[in-house]
Amino acid sequence: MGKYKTEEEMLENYDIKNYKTPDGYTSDIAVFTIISIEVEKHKPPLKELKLMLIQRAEKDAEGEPNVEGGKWALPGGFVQSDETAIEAASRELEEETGISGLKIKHFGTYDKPGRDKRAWIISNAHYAIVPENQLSKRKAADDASDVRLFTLEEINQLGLAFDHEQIIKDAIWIIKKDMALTILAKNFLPKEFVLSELQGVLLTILDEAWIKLDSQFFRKAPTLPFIEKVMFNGEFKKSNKWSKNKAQLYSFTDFEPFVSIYQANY
Amino acid sequence: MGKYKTEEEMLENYDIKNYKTPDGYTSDIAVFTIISIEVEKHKPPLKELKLMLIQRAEKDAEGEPNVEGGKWALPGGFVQSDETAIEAASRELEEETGISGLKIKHFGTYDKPGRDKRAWIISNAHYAIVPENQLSKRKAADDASDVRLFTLEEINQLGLAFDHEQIIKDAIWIIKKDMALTILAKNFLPKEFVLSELQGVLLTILDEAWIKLDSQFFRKAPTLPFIEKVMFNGEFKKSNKWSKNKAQLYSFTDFEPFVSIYQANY
DNA sequence: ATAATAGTGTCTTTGAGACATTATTGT
DNA sequence: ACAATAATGTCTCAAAGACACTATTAT
Repeated sequence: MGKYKTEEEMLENYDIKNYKTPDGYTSDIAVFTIISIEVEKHKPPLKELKLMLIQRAEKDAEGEPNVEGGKWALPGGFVQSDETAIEAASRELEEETGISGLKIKHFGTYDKPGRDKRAWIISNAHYAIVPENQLSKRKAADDASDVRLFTLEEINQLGLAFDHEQIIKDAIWIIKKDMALTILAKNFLPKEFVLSELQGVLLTILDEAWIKLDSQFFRKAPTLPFIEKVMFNGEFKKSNKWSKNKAQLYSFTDFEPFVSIYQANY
Repeated sequence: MGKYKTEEEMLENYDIKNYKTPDGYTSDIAVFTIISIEVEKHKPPLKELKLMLIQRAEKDAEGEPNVEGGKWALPGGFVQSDETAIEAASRELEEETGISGLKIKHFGTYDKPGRDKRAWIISNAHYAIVPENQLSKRKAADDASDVRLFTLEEINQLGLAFDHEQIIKDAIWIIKKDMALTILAKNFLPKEFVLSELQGVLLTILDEAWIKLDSQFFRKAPTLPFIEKVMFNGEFKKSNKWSKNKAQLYSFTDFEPFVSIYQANY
């Protein structure tokens, strides 16, 4: 195999008309949030990770039975020719929830032939993090709506449309990884938070012994290089939102952590 | 904004004909390899990271001037309707280099409007790692070819086609991250390797003081949970490929490291 | 005063970092 | 014997892990 084969291939690439093109280019978004359930005044709340899904209509605009109708699915839609997939995700998310300015991250492309029975449709998958309770105020209270928040256990029972079960599985794995390796937790928390809030967010997604053990977590956390104590009028700013004893407020810094398996502790 | 908007959007999604579709769906591959330059017998070689590029033809099949003709670019091509982008990458890589069975990883989608002057063309970017010298034997020796290996410094001078400069920048960042967080080094190394080879591979991509310092690296490396000493006939298998003193051979295990910024050393 | 959360003191153990030393072997 | 790479010994210091203890404050 030599030069000729290569050139031939390159030349093929130039003649667009030779190729079948996709029938659609779409953008799906897995919207995660953490719901706090306040058990009692001055007690840390129970926290739970939830994912937003929409229910597909049974019939389409012409009254015909709809593909995957009635099933729950990730929100999303077609990418327009003047925008990127991530812009489409942002636009659709705002249309859907009214929330803008969120961190949206692309994490995968789903283009397996046959994933959509109708046609050759390529989907880009994204995830977005909605700060605690912001989404629930808007949508989740409305139980009759076709938009709802589900726990990960509930999702396993649902029977989702298309390959969205796989996409969601991948999304959960990605946010686990990103929670461990980036300051993703920032997106789940208010600007100023106490250590027990950070601990709660981490425990909804990670399952590490030292995070659960208060004595270890409260010792180590203040030394993390990407959070700092909040000051106010030259004093340390504190809050008793979750306890009788006032707790130090922290905020994330701009420090970008970079870790390596070759120097890490196991 | 309520329920109606949502349903309307969903219904829109069902009627494919309403939407403009992409004019092309392509797959690009950044093929990395590490070239060892043997300086002397029984000396560790100099190692250098290289990337494979192809030179686009000046004229197309009809003899017309070619878009981005003459420029260097990532190998790639159109995805067929019966394959995924990653399958296309694998197929094109085999056509191009004759090498199959490589680890190919998708790392990004490039769909910014206008990235290709001709049409709305979406590209999925992948990287592949070719074990040391396998690629150079096949292609790099042929200096007259339109396929060549470049160092990262050389690439900065080239002036690449389309948005390939950005894609390559992203690819380099991704393999840095993957080198630090996964056992990517495995793909650059032979099945059995000595510690100085691992050290050399890491140093082509990472720049950490303790890896450079022999006393620290040779102390820590044997304790890494994802490599193990190679045994042969009940004895530790050794090699004197790179030194007069025989060195212990290691191989990667199946251990999947998972590290966290919350427990890491900084 | 109580109870619960927040946080510190202290001890042990582990590993990182630095530097010196030993081991091996083709030339 | 020499020189170069591979590997270990030893010391110091910092941080992890474990557990007890103190501090604060709404009730």
